[in-house]
Amino acid sequence: MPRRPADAQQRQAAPDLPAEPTQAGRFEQARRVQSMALLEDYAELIADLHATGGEARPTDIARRLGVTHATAIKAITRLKREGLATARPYRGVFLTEEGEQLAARVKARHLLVVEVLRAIGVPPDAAEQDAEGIEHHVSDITLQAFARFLKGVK
Amino acid sequence: MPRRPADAQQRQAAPDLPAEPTQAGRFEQARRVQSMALLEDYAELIADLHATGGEARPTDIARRLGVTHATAIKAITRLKREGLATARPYRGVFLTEEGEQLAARVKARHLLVVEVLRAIGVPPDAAEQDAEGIEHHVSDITLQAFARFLKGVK
DNA sequence: ACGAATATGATGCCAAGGCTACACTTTCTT
DNA sequence: AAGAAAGTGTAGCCTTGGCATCATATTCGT
Ligand SMILES: [Mn+2]
Ligand SMILES: [Mn+2]
Ligand SMILES: [Mn+2]
Ligand SMILES: [Mn+2]
Repeated sequence: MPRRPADAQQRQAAPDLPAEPTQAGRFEQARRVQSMALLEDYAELIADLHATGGEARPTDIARRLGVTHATAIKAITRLKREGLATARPYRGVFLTEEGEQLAARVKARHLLVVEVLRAIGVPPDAAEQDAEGIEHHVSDITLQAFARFLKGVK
Repeated sequence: MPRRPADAQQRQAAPDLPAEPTQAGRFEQARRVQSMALLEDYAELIADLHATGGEARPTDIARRLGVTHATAIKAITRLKREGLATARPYRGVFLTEEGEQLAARVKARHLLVVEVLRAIGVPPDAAEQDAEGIEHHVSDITLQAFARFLKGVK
């Protein structure tokens, strides 16, 4: 029989995706979210480069992200694999329709997160810095609450 | 000469740690922060297990985190390597003084983040869920702003 | 006391995301 | 029209953090 007596808590954890309110479920969801973070930042950045300069070259992307171009190219490979981007060799990276939609959502979320931090009293630099990581963990529900909060403050 | 004309922006990026207000600097800092996230969650959890049950066994830790025990043991190895924990084979994991301090800071930050989300109007479940990822990206400066904000609301 | 059940630890595998180094392509300048 | 400079792509290496599997250690029930 078992090895430790008073706590045989053997939950089964169905093949869920939604979130599950247990502690393990929260950590699992946090890991899922984290695995999207890099894709989100790339999509947002590529859209931004297209919106401003017109092109999204691996070297531009790499410089803006603070990584080497080799690293950027590998990430771009993943973006392509996930159906978020295409690339013409030596001619830059382009977002698919799905990639564009992701970028738009991510950009709006990023801005909203910064706004909320500022509204709470976080100094501008810290707000910009922390938002870069925080944004990825803000769920739709939370985002809606943020929007309501800002309406009230404004 | 170069290949693209109007944007030869070749900053050097000294061996900084502080943060650097450039976009690349923000991404770099976000990556540094992320590399601490797992250690923080383990430290917080081990402290919690000690506070309640008395022991922090690899299997307990694994179950609470939603990973296999093999994964937990590997992470514990890293905690030991970083001087945050010790372990007596088959007898559980223990935080060092430094580990205890980290755990205490992380726990306080976690609670404060949840409180702020709640105060903003985020539903309890979403607040708990999102805080698990957000917490790691909340800097000291931001945390202070959170504390001030809560004082004002209360 | 002993066997079964469970926990623990070690290994090996994998993908993600960093890096450096090197080869190749494109573009710019002369 | 070259040649130089910069960008691009590929390959190989590393660490982190997942997993499954297997062997070993501990504990519990009888
Ligand atoms: Mn980001
Ligand atoms: Mn962003
Ligand atoms: Mn956490
Ligand atoms: Mn936490």
